[in-house]
Amino acid sequence: MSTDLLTDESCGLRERKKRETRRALNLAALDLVEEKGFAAVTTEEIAARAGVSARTFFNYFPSKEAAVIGTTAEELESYAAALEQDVEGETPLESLRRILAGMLAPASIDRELRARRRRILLGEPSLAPALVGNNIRIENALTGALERRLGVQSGASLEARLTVAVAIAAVRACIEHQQNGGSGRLERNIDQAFDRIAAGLR
Amino acid sequence: MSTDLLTDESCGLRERKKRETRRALNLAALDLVEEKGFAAVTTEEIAARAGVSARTFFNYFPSKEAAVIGTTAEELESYAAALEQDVEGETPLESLRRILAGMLAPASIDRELRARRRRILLGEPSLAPALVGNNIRIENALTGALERRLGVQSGASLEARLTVAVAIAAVRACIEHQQNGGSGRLERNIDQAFDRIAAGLR
DNA sequence: CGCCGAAAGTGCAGTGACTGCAAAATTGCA
DNA sequence: TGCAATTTTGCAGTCACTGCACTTTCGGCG
Repeated sequence: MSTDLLTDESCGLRERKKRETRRALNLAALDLVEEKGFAAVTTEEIAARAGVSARTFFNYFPSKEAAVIGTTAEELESYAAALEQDVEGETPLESLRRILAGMLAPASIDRELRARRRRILLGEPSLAPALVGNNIRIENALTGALERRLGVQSGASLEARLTVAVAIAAVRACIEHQQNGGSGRLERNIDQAFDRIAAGLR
Repeated sequence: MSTDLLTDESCGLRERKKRETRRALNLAALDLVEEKGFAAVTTEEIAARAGVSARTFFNYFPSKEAAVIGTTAEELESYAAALEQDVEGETPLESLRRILAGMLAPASIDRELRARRRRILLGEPSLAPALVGNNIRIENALTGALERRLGVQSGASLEARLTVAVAIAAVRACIEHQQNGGSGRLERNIDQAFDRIAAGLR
């Protein structure tokens, strides 16, 4: 159920309603983009479908793009926490492969929503710049987590940021490759890409 | 001299004036961003300083960001051509290192302009999303070139796109690292990053 | 040299993203 | 129940960006 994320933490009515509103705005945005395409959707429409005023929209998202993408700070923290945890016999790159693949794969609970998101976001080329912009946030969160896992000071060594940036780039390359009609399944290509990176590129 | 790029090809007055106007808009944008910061600059100001109407601005650049960044199709083609050329004893990754490093380094002619560009663009965090968005264009151009160099059909294999994406990500990681007060010189870090990628990440 | 078609520049009106501000509604707590 | 903090909302305003129609400028050709 959707109650999973909506009830667990800080169950004040206030916090719950904020989560609901945020989610409603994100879903409304996805609906409308699927119906009419990103360019033809206005922030007013999104707000109206979510049942809030046009002004309130911008209390939740800084831009139309952000509302469609809808990445929450909680998601970011959860991925970061997963990477920070040192799993037995897994290199940082292997952890990143697992976590980033998990971000794309329809997960246990949200199956439909995740698949929908993926289909809509990747089907809109005009969102590509916003998506790579969003990757900056992910990269920063994951870099911090990896630095903690490796026990180095933030920004001290290049290694953590380089590993994260390359891993994200690999996933993005596979997505682009697929969008351009490239061969192979996405998941399989991601596996191959990480194998090559681990083996060393030429 | 600036006549280098302005007179060599298709010397009609028309083409020359277009190049001049484009350049004037880009320089005006850089000036103003340096003076007041990106957010405080309007497209009208840029157009006024370049001596054209506000409407004409958008005949040259699709957005305010694009005017500041100012990457031309010619530059893209030139980098692509450099990568397409198969240099004796150089792997694709080594060619990419050389070419991408060359994009950052103050070149033979444009020394001041290049340095200025670099300083202004990297000094404006609000431009980061636009910069990574611009990287998509670079990635596509370089991917096509590498595919031709390797003699594979466009989009057929993942290898070309993966190599290019990882190389660009490496450079970007080094830039971010430096912006966050990280250790080391940029050029040196880029060398190290490519060495690690060639050796295989863990 | 002068004319004509094409390309580029410009003004105008309009849409829509986004912001600051202050008032109104809602919620948490005593 | 009443007060304080938080959230929602309306309003006015700025500015990026677009389509359209009109003018200006350029390049070629008789």
